[in-house]
Amino acid sequence: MHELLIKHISNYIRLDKEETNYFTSLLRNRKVKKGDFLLRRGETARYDSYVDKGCLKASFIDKNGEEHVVQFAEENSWITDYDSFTNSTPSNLEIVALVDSELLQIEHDRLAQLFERIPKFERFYRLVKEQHYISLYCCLISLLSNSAEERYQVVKQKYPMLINRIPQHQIASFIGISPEYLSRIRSRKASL
Amino acid sequence: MHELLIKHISNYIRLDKEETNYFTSLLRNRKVKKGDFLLRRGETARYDSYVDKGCLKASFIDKNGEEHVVQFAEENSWITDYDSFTNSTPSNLEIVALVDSELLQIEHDRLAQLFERIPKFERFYRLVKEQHYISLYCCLISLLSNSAEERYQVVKQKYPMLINRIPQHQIASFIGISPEYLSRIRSRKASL
DNA sequence: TTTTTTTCTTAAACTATGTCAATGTTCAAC
DNA sequence: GTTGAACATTGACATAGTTTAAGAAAAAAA
Repeated sequence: MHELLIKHISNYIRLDKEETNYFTSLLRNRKVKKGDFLLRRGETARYDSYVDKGCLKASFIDKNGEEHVVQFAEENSWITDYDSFTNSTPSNLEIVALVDSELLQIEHDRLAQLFERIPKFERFYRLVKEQHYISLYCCLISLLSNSAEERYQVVKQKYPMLINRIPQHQIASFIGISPEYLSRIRSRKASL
Repeated sequence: MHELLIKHISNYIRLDKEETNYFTSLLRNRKVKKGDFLLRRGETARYDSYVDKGCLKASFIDKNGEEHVVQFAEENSWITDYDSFTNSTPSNLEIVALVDSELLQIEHDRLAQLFERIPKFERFYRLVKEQHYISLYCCLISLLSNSAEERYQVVKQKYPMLINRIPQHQIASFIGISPEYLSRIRSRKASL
């Protein structure tokens, strides 16, 4: 059950058996079905979730009720509303399973406990956060400097499986364009 | 010299005198004049820099030679190309002082040393990174869901001093629009 | 299977924003 | 102070992307 996650962690820090056991004892399994909400707008995010299997999206609903997908999480990545989770404030995002998924979740206070007991995990989290930050930076840069068509190519390359897994309008939302325009980009591309 | 930074750190972790001294011994002061480069494209970022005084910008030059400002750093914030700094790869960003500035810099390897010797700093860095990440998330959301005009209002609110400190075309670049269009937004606003 | 719902495509009209070029303004250097 | 460079404004035009609406295709439900 936990192999993938442990392997993921061991890319960053070295754990012995006892530490591994302690860590896994803090986790809880959660299975969600396609369409299930992991987090609704206004709730406080109590868990950080590691995706062991499946795929989820985090999205922001703006003042006009428009949805903007801000993150996809496939296998081997983490997802929560970090603002809400870190600062214990009501969430602006909502998180939904795009397909049936299996998660390993750690609760906010238990994570704090973990940091106290095994400070090495501070490092793990720091390193993961750094990579998160960097990858968000790349999104920002892409949004500022690439056209919609280029952004689509980037996403296709970065999430090759995603394209077949989820409806295209979600991808349109993620790259910040209307579904109709994405459709046009695709047909333009195909006819060349 | 180091008071502001130490105060900043003590918002996150508690340091005794010896730890404080050790930490400050790892820093180096650096003064830069307006227009000086802290980092050029292609160089590897060796330092993370804390802005004690002044103001800098980080920007990305795209394939067409267009500049896109991705971060402003005023007093009491950190700036470097984190991708380059963290992974020791050539930088895609360049960092320039917008006014005469004073920095406290920590070198990559010394930071690693610091983490080994005082693991508490892992926590500090993790917490700072979390906040960085969250604020980047806000940029992304703003870019995806707000009009140029709204983005300008947000920046005006978030960096009230900046508006008078630097040329407007830098702000236009930061919110992802042309300088001409920002000028129009402003005149439109003024005439109401 | 048939029906219903969701998703995808296409096209026309429209809007926000970009580009170019000319003019005016501010600011730093001499 | 004068000059030159960087910056800001304005207008005319171009374009990327949105909106609306309709129908086709695919997926889910019955």
